[in-house]
Amino acid sequence: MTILQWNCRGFRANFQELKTLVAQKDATVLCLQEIKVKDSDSCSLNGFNTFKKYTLGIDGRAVGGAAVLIKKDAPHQHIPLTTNLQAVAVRVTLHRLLTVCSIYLPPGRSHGDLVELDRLVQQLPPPLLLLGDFNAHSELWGSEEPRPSGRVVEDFIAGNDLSILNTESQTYRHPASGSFTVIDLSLCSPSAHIDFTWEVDTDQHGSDHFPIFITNHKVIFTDGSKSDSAVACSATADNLRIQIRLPDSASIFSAELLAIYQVLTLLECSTNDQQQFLIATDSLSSLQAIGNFNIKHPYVFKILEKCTLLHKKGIDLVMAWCPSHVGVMGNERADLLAKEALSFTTYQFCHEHLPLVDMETNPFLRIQQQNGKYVASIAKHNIWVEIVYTKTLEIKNLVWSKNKPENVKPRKGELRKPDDCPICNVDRPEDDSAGINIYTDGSNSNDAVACAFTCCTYQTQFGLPDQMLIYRAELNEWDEETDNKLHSVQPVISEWKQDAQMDRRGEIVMARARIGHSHLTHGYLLRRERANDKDLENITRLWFQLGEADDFRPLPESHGRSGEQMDHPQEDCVYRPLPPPCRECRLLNKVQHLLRVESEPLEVCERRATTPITGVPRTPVKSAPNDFSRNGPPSIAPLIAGAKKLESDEVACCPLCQVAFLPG
DNA sequence: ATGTGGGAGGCCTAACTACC
DNA sequence: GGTAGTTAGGCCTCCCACAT
Repeated sequence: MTILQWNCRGFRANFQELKTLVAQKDATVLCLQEIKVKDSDSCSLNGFNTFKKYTLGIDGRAVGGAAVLIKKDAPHQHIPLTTNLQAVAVRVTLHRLLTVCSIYLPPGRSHGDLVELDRLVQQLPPPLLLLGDFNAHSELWGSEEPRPSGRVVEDFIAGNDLSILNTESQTYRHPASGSFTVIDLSLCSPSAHIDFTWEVDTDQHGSDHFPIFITNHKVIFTDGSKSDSAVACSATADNLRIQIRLPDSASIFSAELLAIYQVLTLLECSTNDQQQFLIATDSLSSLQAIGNFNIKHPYVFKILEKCTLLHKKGIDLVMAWCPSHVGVMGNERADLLAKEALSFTTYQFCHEHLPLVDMETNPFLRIQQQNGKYVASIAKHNIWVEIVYTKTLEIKNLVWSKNKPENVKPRKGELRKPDDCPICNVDRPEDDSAGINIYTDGSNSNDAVACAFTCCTYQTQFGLPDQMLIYRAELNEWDEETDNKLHSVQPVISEWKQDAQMDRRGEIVMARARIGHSHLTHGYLLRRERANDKDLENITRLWFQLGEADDFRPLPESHGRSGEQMDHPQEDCVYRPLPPPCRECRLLNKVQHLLRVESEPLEVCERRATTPITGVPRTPVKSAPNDFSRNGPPSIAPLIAGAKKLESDEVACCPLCQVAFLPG
């Protein structure tokens, strides 16, 4: 169910766009402003009932105005209003009984409007949706420059205990200046806030305001609970009730994530017509981990994977944070269910994953990192398995059993029959002849690294494809982008090799060098100018593939005294460290190297200073013979060797082009 | 000196009107 | 019915007066 809110800037002017929008979004309710129709004018849409409030200008023309259009099959009733404001309201039954009011406030209003707005709200039975163009600017809803009109609306919102559905997306674009502002507001009663998500269209569809879609999602609440001895999670909605007890060693974070994952699994199998869901959790850390693609926890990856699948099925899924213990009914219900599940005697958690960081707290499991690999032991039963490290695993507080036998190697499909399950600690009856099977396996292919434990109560598998599923999708798209100039730099997406010793600035320089950007070639971008012929020529000259060479690593500041780089260091002479050549010169010389230009002097960039820098004696620097083929990329050692004793008041400049470095 | 509020001016566009 | 011209609304930016 979707509600369309739009200042359409003339109903007739943008009628076709409106029809397209309604069909695309299958909107049930339309709240329009600036309809600009008279009483005698038609303001109707097939299948909709129209309720409008029109106004006339001083010459009798239709100006402003507001309207609510509601699908005829939705039960509704018009609410007559006693107000001077351009507002119209309807009581309608959607997923619940709601009052929907469309309002248009022309610009340039006074505090007298506050009284009128208060009078209006008193006539609207809650729960209420008040949607319209308020022509008000406030930081509360994302305006950069608050204005008096915004304060009037702020007071109105605060005084009537209303919630703002707006995110900070811009809703208006001024045609003349192209500036964006937020002047359309979607207000609602607090109890209705969780029911809706708010989204602005990317196109204005002929108006100067962007259409806003307010979508009602089916809300599913999830929660996790942990006591001294047990961990559980739950999910609840109208006809949904999930309660799961996790292994006692699980963290509350795992419980919260498992609840979300179980809901997603259920949605994947659901044949319900409902296509829009909102998962409300009180675990902000879970949402942050999911939102930031922080896949250290296996469940985060699995949740993202499920989200991708659901999205492909056309299911609109939203996750939102819901404060706990403040009286939100759904959250309280989920909390109760989770606490109830703590006392379950059976573990329903049988086929899913737990991160090692959770299992590590199991008193029978010991994990240690050895030679870059993790080795786990189930100490009680003397079972050893090597765990192949993956990026998803983070081991904390490692504990190592002293009883580790020598030369332990993992064995595929190893079978043991311990007395009880070493992982979940469930006691097994003595006459259980089958005992408990624990299978371990390790796998390492081009696609993934993983290992697995299987026991009586649950199976756990570690690891994931080395690159995320989403990442793989990007890879496929990138493969098709062959006409992209960056494609030649990075034809295959893979993990970017980073130099641990390189600082942030060095990384930026390297990144720019990789894509061929420099002040010389793309300085016009930094100066916010148009590229001239000379810039374009430079780009053509310098566009190259630097590959993974890291010769441009910033040199240590003390290189001027380095014995390695100075052939004949003069011990009795105090040298000020000579700076490395400027980026342009280094880039030019790298190009020279890549093009295998030999026996040529070091290239000097085209910024070469034409006039001496004030107060700096211009000391010509002799270029050393180039021998890149034997010695690799250009070195600045010859320059340093030829450095003169520098005065303390000299300005630092590039030893090649002699252009002074800018301060800082 | 700084912040705030209001008005003037400018630009764009829908509505309206006159004309063909 | 189509088109061109006119008008005024809508909303921005800029400027100025006033208050703190």
